Amino acid sequence: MPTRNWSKIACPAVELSLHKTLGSGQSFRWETLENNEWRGVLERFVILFSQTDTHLLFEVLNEHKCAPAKLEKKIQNYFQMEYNMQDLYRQWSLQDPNFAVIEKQFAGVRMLSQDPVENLFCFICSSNNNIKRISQMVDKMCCKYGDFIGRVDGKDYYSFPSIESLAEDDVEENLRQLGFGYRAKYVNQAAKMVLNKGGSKWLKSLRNLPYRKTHDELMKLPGVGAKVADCICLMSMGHTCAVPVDTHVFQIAAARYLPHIKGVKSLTSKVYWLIGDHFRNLFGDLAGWAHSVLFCADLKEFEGEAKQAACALKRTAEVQMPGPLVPHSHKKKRR
DNA sequence: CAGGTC
DNA sequence: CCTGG
Repeated sequence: MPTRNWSKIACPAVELSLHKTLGSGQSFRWETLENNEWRGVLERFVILFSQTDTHLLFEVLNEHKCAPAKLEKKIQNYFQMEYNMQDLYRQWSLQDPNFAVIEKQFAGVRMLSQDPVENLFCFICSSNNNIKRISQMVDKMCCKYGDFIGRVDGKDYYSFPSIESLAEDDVEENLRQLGFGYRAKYVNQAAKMVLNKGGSKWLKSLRNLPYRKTHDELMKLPGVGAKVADCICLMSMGHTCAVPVDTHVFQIAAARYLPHIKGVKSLTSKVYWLIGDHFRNLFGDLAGWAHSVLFCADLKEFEGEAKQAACALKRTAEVQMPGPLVPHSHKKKRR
């Protein structure tokens, strides 16, 4: 075990849970080690994170140089530390009794500010897929098309591929070979389309458009539907009101918030917007952030931690409306 | 069937 | 639809 040379940023644990923020499927580039240490890639830095009750700790593990003040700024920006989560949690709890039940158990869930290129291609890979496999696929994509940036503990690290490299003609074939399935074509075609529109400059410029316009533009890309477009809006475009509605959010929304859509079988566009709008009305401009906390409680990865909160929620649920809050085994489908 | 999309 | 648990 090498001696650590931590840098630190004042940040109370209630303001940031590394586990819930880096391990909840926002980013697929962080792996957990022992002692709540997380290692991964940010830009071209291989970074190790850890935390104490009072501080976020970090250390760059590769040779990529950067002025300490500048790096600290990047990290504060990545975790969007200008937002005070305790204040927001308090506010959201007043706006939604469901939120009040889980807020203590799920302190420190933050929305990362990710790179749009990485965000786009990772979430194209996320469709009909699970976090573990998505992470493996992203890793393979970086190995194949990213730049080598360093070797740590016998593991090679790569930057995220450029749009240009993902737009090359043999990409679909290669990614298929690597087990991407039908997503291989989407990655390659989306890269080509983004390149035609102006590359990463164009993608980043979507930040300056209104939320709905950004969503429209992203939906034009192959492999990007309503849910993935909202993930990108929320996670790398600064559109804090974007609410990605997946099957799980759909189930919970029907069970807890919008009982009249209970009979709805599939997530149509109409219902998709109905659910998102409901959360936007409930939580306001930061609806996407509130939603990420609310549904973090519901991820498989956090089932253990969620159990208490889910039970508490279920009890309150039974008073107001019958039925389980967390229908983890999705309703049997009639075929 | 998995945090969808064509 | 791809693929893996």
